[in-house]
Amino acid sequence: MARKPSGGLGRGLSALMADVSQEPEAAPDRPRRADQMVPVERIFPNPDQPRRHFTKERLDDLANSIREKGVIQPLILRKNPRDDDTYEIVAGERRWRAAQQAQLHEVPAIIREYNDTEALEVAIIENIQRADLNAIEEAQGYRDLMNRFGHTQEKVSEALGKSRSHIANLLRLLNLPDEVQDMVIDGALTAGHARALVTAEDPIGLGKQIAAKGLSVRDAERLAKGPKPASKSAKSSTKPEKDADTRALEGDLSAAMGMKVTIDHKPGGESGVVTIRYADLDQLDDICGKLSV
Amino acid sequence: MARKPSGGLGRGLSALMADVSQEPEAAPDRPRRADQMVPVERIFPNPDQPRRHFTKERLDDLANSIREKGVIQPLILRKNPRDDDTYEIVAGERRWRAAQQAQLHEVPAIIREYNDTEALEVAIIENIQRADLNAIEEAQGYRDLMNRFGHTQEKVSEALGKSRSHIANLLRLLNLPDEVQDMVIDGALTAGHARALVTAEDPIGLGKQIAAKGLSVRDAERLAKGPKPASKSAKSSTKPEKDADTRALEGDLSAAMGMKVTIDHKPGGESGVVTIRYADLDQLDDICGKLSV
DNA sequence: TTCCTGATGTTTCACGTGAAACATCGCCTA
DNA sequence: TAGGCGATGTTTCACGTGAAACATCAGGAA
Repeated sequence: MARKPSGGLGRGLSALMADVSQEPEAAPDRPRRADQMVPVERIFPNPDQPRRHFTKERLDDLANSIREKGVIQPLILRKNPRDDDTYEIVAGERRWRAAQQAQLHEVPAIIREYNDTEALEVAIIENIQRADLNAIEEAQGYRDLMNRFGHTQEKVSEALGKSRSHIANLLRLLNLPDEVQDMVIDGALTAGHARALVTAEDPIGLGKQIAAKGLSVRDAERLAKGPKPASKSAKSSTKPEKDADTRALEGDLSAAMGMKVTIDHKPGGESGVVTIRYADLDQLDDICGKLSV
Repeated sequence: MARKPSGGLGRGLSALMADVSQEPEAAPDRPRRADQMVPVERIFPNPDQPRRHFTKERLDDLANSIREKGVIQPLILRKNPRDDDTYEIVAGERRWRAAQQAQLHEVPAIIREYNDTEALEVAIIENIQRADLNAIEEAQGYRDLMNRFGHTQEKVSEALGKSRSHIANLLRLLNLPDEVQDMVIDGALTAGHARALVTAEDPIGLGKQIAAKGLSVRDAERLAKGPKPASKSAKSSTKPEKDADTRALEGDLSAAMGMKVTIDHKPGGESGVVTIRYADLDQLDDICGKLSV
């Protein structure tokens, strides 16, 4: 399944990164085509381009915006290898679709000469860089870069300027049931909440609970640790109940001293701590007197 | 100084906001001019446009990028009221400057018909929306919107989708000495660090200390509370040093008991706690025997 | 088979940001 | 002048994010 790095690794992820960044930079051996307006009907999506989740609402918004102001950011196109009169979308399919919906006749475009692998990588990278990407989409982008081009998490992290663990954590979100992933997509859960659920026993149930109650990520992490610890109170696991003998002894000593005396035995062993609270220096003298005998 | 809202408030901040957002929307009564390439020499900066801090490095970067790929995001221009053959920059002066540095002959532009106040507001808003804006620049934008058009913090916050206190907090940064503001601009301090210094007695000195030691915002907040608390160590304010007498007493009792005995006196009063650590049940019996006398 | 190393999986929480909560100011009206 | 209210000033910290630290896995070499 994974196509081994031909153009991908040969050119390096970071080089392709630069092609996509806000101000893509043409490689020296890649003559720059002048920006131009291209008729919409001469543009076609690349069949190999990663399928993206196009929310209808977002597409509508974008179409409305384009209807009023045109396409602000140009598409990145390459000549169609099979038809010199048409172009293939490398980046900007969403804009192209919205432009059609807005019934524009032409869109601004940058023409580049990419081979198949480069085009695919550029498309994926450009998609990852979108500001309005949700965590699932971002994770899918990382997965695509790794699965299709054999990049390691480390390589992707370096190219995109994120930590390797950040990449790993986002990827793990893709292990969640679709239902939970959808909650991330539509904003009911954040990436942090969802991440806590990756190793949980019932991610769907917990996800719904977290969303319904508006719990924080810390709460989610605690809930996700499992029903077993949750069925015991924190108190009972760290402070075992004092037995009756210890409590009686505390009472006797408190009475004898006229001060509050507590005995805190460490669980499992024989050691512990006796604590005496004094109210004034006379009482402290009293304690010292008795302990010095 | 503040020009009272004529077009500004009449049209509403949010309406102008939409003009600038990623996909600016033309008002119904404002016919949309087709996108076009405009010769650089026919474009002039608006003398009333807010002066922006153009880092040479950033301008170089942008010029290099433009040299390779052209201007990706079009300028927003309006016809020059005094010369029908030229245009005035409403938004995008930085791009225009970089394009000239890159020796481009023409740039992509959107032509709009704004009156003076609208043009100024659009320029400020567009500048605020820039992704690479530092906190000081952002604050300056808010201040401009308020001072030049009489908008309140509340109004600005609503239009930009931020809380009123966020607006206020950023504005307060502008009260800092230039030296501290510069540290924010060049990244030595974050907005949070700087904010903590607004009411500090020596913001410059503290700012340098925070930056040099890489302190967190919490640390900065604590430091900024004043030199009085800062001159005492945190330990001394919560755990006063035990005096020699107390330590000697602890030693005596520990020796007499054959267990670790500590005396923790509460500051300022006469009360406190005596703690005895026992290793086994025999020692516990020993303690009880002595305390029951 | 064991060991080593690169790669990946997982947990935990410090961080700066943004805003809630509170405090203060300034102006206008009764 | 006092009170009310809109506007602004200030403090504090909960939040989700991102990554450090640790754990585990997988594959290859000795």
